[in-house]
Amino acid sequence: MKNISRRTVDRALIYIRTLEHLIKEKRYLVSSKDLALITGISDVQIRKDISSFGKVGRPRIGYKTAELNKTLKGFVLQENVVHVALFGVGHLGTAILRYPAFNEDNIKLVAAFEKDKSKIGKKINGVRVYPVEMAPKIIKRTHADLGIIAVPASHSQEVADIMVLSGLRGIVNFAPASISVPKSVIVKDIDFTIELLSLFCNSQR
Amino acid sequence: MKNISRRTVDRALIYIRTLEHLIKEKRYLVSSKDLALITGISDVQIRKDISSFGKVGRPRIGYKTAELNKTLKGFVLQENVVHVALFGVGHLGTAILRYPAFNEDNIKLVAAFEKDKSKIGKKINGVRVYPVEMAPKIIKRTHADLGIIAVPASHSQEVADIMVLSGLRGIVNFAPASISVPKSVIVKDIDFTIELLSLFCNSQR
DNA sequence: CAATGTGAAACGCTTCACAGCG
DNA sequence: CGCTGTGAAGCGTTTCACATTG
Repeated sequence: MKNISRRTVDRALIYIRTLEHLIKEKRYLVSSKDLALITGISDVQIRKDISSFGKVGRPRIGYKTAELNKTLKGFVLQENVVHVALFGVGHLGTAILRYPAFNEDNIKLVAAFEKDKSKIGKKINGVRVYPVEMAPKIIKRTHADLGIIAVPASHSQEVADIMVLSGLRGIVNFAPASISVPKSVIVKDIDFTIELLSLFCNSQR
Repeated sequence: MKNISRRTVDRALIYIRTLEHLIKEKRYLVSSKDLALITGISDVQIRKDISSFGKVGRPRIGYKTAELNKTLKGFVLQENVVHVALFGVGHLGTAILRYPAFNEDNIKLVAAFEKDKSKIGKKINGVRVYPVEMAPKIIKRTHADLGIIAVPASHSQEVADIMVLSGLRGIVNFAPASISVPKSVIVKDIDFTIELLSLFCNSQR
């Protein structure tokens, strides 16, 4: 029930994902050691994370999967559905629109934006594609919280500016270039090239 | 010239990406403060990172972009081309195969693997699609270093097992499920759902 | 005994403060 | 002065060691 760190929240999301899988398999109990084996996170770390949300485990027995899942979700997600706007409907953008896991998991793609006129007006997996100029209006109307940048690096900054202007509070940036935003907006960069090169460098020792 | 941490290597890759952009714009000099403004990383952090590769900057002047880029690349990449194998040629896998930035950046996709027979034998963006059973043979033949998991979570563990068996030393896992591998193999998880939820949780404070 | 829960120690990373240099 | 380079301090996170519990 203490101050919950960013890292703890991120791991909590992994616990939730794991627990939902275990619940589907009709598993009722799980120990921190079991979770450690599945997730690769240390058992002490897991107990420490979980205990920061309250005392829900029982010595000698472990945690009830459903109860623990409910507790964690209550703290980190609070039954919210996250509304997301996508910028860029190229190969990657389309793959994101068709990503199956979003449906179940508290995430709703509310709109997509594109420059290329041949794509505008279409619906992909139920999501309408709009011209970029309409972003501020549509984002406000749909109450989008977060945005995804899936446009080429050469246009990522101008898209980021529109996102900030539209009131989005967080950005996942798939473009291989840094973007500048006010520090009230959180950015998570995912550059496929850097992820691979990082892995390679770190596997070389 | 000291012990270079994992975090420093990751940031070095960002510096390299930024420097190559600056070099393309014919910029010859850059200060740590300039780089800080572009990347969002603090100027002290940047100087500390760079100095761990040697003294290449000049007080009052800054760093020569081309020289710094060469130094960083020399340490972290050593002119290697990273050979990557892709598992899963669905929407995401196809987007990865068509990802434009790989061509320039020391990364070569050497093979793709699929279960679905209708996709096998095709070439996408110059990369041949093979049946999964051929993975160990093809991976050895092509000297692949790393693998990407872009299959559904329900098959991610069996694919991971094949990757380990084939001798891959690092895995980027896009499936929304944890995988178990020997600790000699490094895993980088990228779960779109978790990235978005994490961003949302952390933007709520 | 086999599990959770937790203060304290250890560790790694970032920031501070400032020396050095042209 | 304006920049790099760096030892030391500060901070956050993980691990250790162990008390606690049914």
